[in-house]
Formats: sequence, C-alpha cells, structure tokens
Amino acid sequence: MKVNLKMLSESLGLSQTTVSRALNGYSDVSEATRQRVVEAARALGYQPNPQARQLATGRANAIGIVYPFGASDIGDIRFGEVVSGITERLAEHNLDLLIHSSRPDVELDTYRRLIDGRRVDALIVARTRADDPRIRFLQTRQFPFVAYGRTVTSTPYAWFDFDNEKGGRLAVERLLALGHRRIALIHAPLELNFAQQRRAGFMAALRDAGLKPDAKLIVEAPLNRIGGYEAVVRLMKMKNPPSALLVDNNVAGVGALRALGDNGWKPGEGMSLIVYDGIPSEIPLTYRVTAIAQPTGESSGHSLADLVVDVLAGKPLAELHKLGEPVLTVGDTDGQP
Amino acid sequence: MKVNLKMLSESLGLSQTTVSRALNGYSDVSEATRQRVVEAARALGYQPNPQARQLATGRANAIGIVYPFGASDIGDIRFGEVVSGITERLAEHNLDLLIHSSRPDVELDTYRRLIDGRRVDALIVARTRADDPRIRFLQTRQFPFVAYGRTVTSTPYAWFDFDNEKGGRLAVERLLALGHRRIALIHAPLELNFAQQRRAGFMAALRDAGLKPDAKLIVEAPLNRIGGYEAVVRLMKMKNPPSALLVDNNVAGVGALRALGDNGWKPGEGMSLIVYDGIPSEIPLTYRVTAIAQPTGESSGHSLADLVVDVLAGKPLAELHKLGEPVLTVGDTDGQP
DNA sequence: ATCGTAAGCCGAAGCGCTTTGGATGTAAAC
DNA sequence: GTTTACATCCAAAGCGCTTCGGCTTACGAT
Repeated sequence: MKVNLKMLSESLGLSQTTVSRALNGYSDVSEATRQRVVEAARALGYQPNPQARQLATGRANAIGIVYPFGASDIGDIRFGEVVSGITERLAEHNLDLLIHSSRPDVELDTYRRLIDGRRVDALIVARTRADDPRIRFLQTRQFPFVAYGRTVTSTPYAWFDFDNEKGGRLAVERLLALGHRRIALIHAPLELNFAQQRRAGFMAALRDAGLKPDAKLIVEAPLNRIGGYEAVVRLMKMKNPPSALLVDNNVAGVGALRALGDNGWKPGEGMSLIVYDGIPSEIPLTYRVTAIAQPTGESSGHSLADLVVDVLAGKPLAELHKLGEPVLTVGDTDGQP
Repeated sequence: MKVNLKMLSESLGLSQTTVSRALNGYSDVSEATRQRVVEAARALGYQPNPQARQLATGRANAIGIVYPFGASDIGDIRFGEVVSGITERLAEHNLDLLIHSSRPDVELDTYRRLIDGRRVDALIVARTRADDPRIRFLQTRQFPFVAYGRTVTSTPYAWFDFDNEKGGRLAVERLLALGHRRIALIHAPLELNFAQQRRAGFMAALRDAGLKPDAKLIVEAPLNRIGGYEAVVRLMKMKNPPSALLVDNNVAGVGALRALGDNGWKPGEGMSLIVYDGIPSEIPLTYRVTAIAQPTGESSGHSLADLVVDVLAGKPLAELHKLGEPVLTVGDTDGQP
C-alpha cells in the first residue's frame, strides 16, 4: 500500500502544504519541522508520485532523445556508452531519459509528438547534420534542446562536439617534437565536418611551428579501407615522401596500415603513423598504434546532460558549448625520422 | 496555446466525459458524435496531456530498461539497434521507453526507484545472468517484466532469447549435407549459457543423423582469439583430423581463421569452416565466411516489445517466450570434404 | 497598550484527465 | 398505456501533488 502526501501529512499532524514545502526545501517551514517531516517520509517510505507532481508543475522531468532509425555507422558503437553517461548524470537531477527512434523521414513528426505531448522538457539532437532541419524546427518552436554535434545556424544554441581541430594539432605537435618536418595527412572528404576541422588543426599546428604545409602531402581519400590503402601507396611513390603520416579516421587508417605492411613497414621504423580514433580493437595487432583518442562515450554523455540541465536552468545559450578534448595515446608506430 | 479537453468539449457543446469517451473508443457514444469529436480534435490539434491521463489511470505508459553501466562487450554493439526496435514497436501502443543505466552494484536500487516512483509499467531486464537477482526481485515484487535472455527460476516469466541450439543444428546439418562426417566444434567455456546451448544443438544434429559425436573433436577454448588459434592448431595436429569445423563464437573465430591461414589454408579447400555470428566486418577479408547469423537487433527489439505488451495485457507468463531464429548465411569457407 | 514584522503554518483551488453513477429520451415489449 | 431496455450523454468526484493567498502567533518597537 503506497503512502501518499495525505497519509504522510496526517500521520504528522501537519497540512499537506507544509509537508510538501518541507520536502521541497522551501524557507517558510522551520528547520525542526523539516527534520521531522523528512524523517517520517523516510520511515514510511514515502515516494512522491511523479505523474501528480508533473501535472501540478507542468514539467515532465524527462529529457528526450530521438535516434535516427537504422543509423549504424561508426558512432553507433558508442551509443550505449553515451546513453549511460547521459542517464547517470540526469538521474542526479531527477530527470529521466526517454528514447525514441524513428525513420529519418518522419523524424520531425516524432519531435512534434514528444513536444506537443509534453512528454519531455528538452531534447537532445543526436547526429546533427550540417544544415539540420530538426534544429531549425526546435528553434522556431522555441523548445529547449542540446545538439550533439555542431551545425550551421545564426541563432545561438547549446551544443557538445568533439574538438577535432585540437586533435589535429595534437598529432602534428607530437610529430614535430619527434623531429619530423615532412608530415602527410590523409583526410576524409571535406564535406564531412570532422575532416574539415581536423585538417584545420593540422595546418594550424604546422604554421604555428613556422612550417608551411605542403599541399602534395595532404591527400583526400574516400572514407573506406581502399581509400586509405591507395592514399598511402600514392604517398610512398613520391620522389620526396613524408617521414610521418596522420590519418584522420580509423577506417582509412586500417587500409593505410595494410598498405604500409604490404611495403615491408615495421612499426616504429621508417614512416611514423598516427591514426585518429585508433585502430579498432577487432583488428588483431601485435603492437599499439599511436592515436588521437576521443573522450569516452560516458564522458560525452555527462557533458550532454550537464548542458541540458543548464539549458533548462535558463542559462544564456550562447555560452552553453562544450568541446570534448581528445588526447594523444602514444603507441609503437611513431618515432624519430 | 495548448487546447485541452475542456476547451475541446466546450467548442463542441459536449461534456468532457463524452468527448473523453469518444476519443477513447467507448461504446456509449454514438458513431455520429464520435466522428464530430475526432474531427474537431484533429482540427484543433488536441493532444491529451499524458501526465494527467497517467495520474487518472494510474498507468505510466512507459516501459523501463536499465542497462548495466559500462557493459561493453560484444552485445553492446547491437544495443542501439535493439533499442530502435523496441521503441518503434512500443510507439505503436503509445508506450515510451525510459532508459536508465546504473552501476551493477546499485542496480536493484534503480529498479526500486523506477517501480516505486511509478515511472514505468513494466521493465525489460537486459543481459540476464544465469542466476539473476534482478529477476528474483521483480518476481517477488510481482512487477511485470520481460527478460532479454533466459535465466534459471522455477516461476514462469516472459523472455526473449536466441535459439542457440537451433543455430548449432543448422551448422551441423549444412556440413552433413555437404558430406562431412568428422565435424569438430570449438566452443566457449560451458558456464556460458550460449556455449552450452549451441553445443547441445551440435550434438543433437549429429545424433539425429545417426552419428555419434567424437569427444576428441569437441574442444573448449577460452573466449578470445588465442583460444581459437590454439584450438585449431590442436585439431590439425590430430592423427585423424576433422574435415569440418564449427566455432561457436566469433571471437575465437577470428583466431581460428588466423590459425588456418598460417597453415596455408585456402577458403573452400580442405577444412570447411562455419563461424557462429560470422567474422566482424572490421576484419578485412577477401572472401565471405559461412556463418550462423543471429536475428538483427531491430527484430529482437520488436520481439521484446511485443512480449512487454502481452505481459501488460495479462497473458499467461508461461506462454510468453520467443526464440530468435538464427539463419545460415552461406559464404566461401565451406564445401565438400 | 498598540502596531508592525517576520516566521511558520494551512485551506483550497487548481493541473487535465478518467470514471462512476446516474439522468434523459426513445423504441421495443407487454 | 405502462414497462423494460437500450442508447446517449453528463455532473461531479477523484488521481496526488503544488502553490497562492491568507491566517496566527510571538516579539521587539513605539
């Protein structure tokens, strides 16, 4: 038999009002009564009914995330971790996470349902696209949200994203410190945001070191293994080949590794190699690849949740940004030229 | 300005009662009025407030799933898909999916919070363990749930699981049909449920064909690559080696493949190979491995959601089971002996 | 003795829906 | 012509919580 506010207040000889306010930390109840109330609540195992509270306050105490149905690219693998991180942090604020997935073509309808049905107080927009209709939609509806990934819009909004530029820099700085001067970059097609950003970091780091990037050492490759393989072959055929290489994604990275291996490369000797995101653990290797590692899914989830809480607290959107800091994890594939 | 029941009913000149019952398909409202009501509701964009409805009915219209925090083994990869499948199907019944994750040590507390807080009407228990305290807990509390994976308990409960036994059979039947008689099995440690079950299917299929399994051809190997590698080496060293091999998991499968390759094996020649779950796509191969494939995450999600709905509908638990059917996907690694 | 103030408490009105227990009218049954 | 039985519809009472406005009381100030 569940105990409710009424029973609790009667057992205390107080009004529901007072008990409610005591429990919710209002100042117009004496510290002594608050103690009594809290104690009695615990003793009786009182748990406020969230539905009633929500009806009274108008808030849903839940955050929504709608996930594009059937999206199964790389990022997916970490989805579970991100969700873990989000829920863990949200729980501290007594917020639930509502997950929906929907086919991309009816995605906006799902958003509408969630919002109009007042099922959530805010949304997390996963897998943002460069020009994202969902974000435009939420902005015109003035509904609170946090974007997981940046997008282009003039109106300020809260977002979390990875600091791809910094990752590019980190790799270059490491290689420069080892003494490399001719550093190559294999990057994914530039319509992809991250490729753009990592490349920018790569170039900036070179320039900061007083070097001017050699255009011939910067090659674009399709986002697949073959792409990485062929790009490496091309680089190695040059009259004046690079002494170090950064591959800006781990798909092409696998191909690049293969190409190097096919050419008799041994880790640590000859060409230094850094792969963004590292080589997936499914690929059996006897050595470790030096890599730029993204923050874990859990920490990303924490950041997202924090931003959601801030948005709901009404903090100015223009300040609600967070970049996930990549780190360099040193392996066996780089060394002095 | 959101329109509510009151406004809707006033605009129609009907009582809230009638409008409510019309919308909810009760029989004591004439078809004509129902039409009018439905139409007006759509015209005004009426969306019932779920919190109010929940408060009145006592149901939460949401299903919970709590995911062990930081669980990051193989199954994880499909987590997103499973969630997609669940939410898609639940949406058809107007149910939301609430996700929580929690450290294993406080998992039961999370369950308690969800239940006592009446946040969900039922739970999905993910990653069931052989003897699962969560299931015991839910059973004693008499709270509706569906287990994702079987467990041991005498009380009936609803579950979804993969038909591992059938998978084992499928592989053997295929090999038998190809003409193989000496078929080996490399299986994971038997404390793992799936190993137990796949092995049972393997043996049963042999017996059904009138063959008696050769104990020397059935080897247990640790659930890692080395395990698979060494098991194959052992099998190949035998005086009378098998002509075909089933590896009951894809982790050992990768090692097995490696071992075969190191011994000059070519796919389709010599030893036939079938790997349960196939070889992860991250491993670059020029040929396709014959495999036993599990149902997709989405279809598993659908099954889980269907079971939840049935449980809530009060169907007898003893009948609410569903086995995900594995299929054999033919590749290039098996052939006649 | 009176007033003002602040601290502490409470009554009652919602929040938006469902549902119980009739009320009303009309057609079929007697 | 009176019953009976439906078929429709509705008033009002909740569901369990928050919150607005107001009421006491105690006490130092006047």
